[in-house]
Amino acid sequence: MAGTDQLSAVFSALADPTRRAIIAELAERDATVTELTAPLSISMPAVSRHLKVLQRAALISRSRSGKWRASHLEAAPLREAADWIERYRRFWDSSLTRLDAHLAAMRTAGPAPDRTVDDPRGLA
Amino acid sequence: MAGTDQLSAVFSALADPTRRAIIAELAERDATVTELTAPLSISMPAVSRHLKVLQRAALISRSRSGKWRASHLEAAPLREAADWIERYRRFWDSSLTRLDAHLAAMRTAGPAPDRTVDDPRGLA
DNA sequence: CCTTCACTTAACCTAGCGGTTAAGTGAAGG
DNA sequence: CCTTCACTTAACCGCTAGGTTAAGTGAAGG
Repeated sequence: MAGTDQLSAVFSALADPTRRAIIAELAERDATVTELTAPLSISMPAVSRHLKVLQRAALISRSRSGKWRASHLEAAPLREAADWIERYRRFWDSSLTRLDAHLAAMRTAGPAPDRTVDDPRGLA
Repeated sequence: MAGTDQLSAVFSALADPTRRAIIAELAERDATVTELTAPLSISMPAVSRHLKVLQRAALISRSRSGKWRASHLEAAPLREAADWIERYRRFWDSSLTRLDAHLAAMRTAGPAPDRTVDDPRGLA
């Protein structure tokens, strides 16, 4: 899963299209494993393990009612993921491109550091 | 990487904290492999491969200038990732919770489907 | 009860990740 | 030239992911 931190777990969970499909489904309504398996063309054990991954990332909760186990979307962790990505919005949002260019210019401004062949970016 | 689609590649790339750190660094300024390696306490080959992953996800571009290879953040793919997550904002954004509850009620409304022990969620 | 249903767990597979060290490449420079 | 610098590629490692089939679990029900 790469890191063991929350954010890594969430991004890792989202990296699988099957799990994204499960999330999309659970956004509509809670569902049992059988219901989730039906449209997925993989075995129920496979789905069961995807659910475990989503649960470890705290993206779903599960409840038992008789022989059925329903999965319920818990989207709170998505907020952290969204927040992380949002920090870079200025890099793709065209309405902020001008500002970004300005800020980049600000960063590059100042004493105009010496740039040599050995130090092409003036970091020395 | 789970899927080979663009979105999976991006989320997969973001799932590693080292790669997120690299992105954070490149958001400040373009950087060479050596510069990126310095604060990371892993070997340069390891960083080199992280960069390849980021490049496959189209999150960075690379240019050559003499013996230096600079990496440059290309955040466009982050937009897709952000857009995907945004679809679920109503599940965590409290200002939308009331609306969400309303929509859920709408979905559940109607002929009030029969619910039996065999069909606890009235899907039959 | 014994079976069926709805799962979960186990065992196994192949493929890929992330790290290492060591060897290869290609431009710069004394 | 030959070396050094800044990487990249190769070979190898242990670990995890995602799939399978088969066996286990536990509540419902004739």
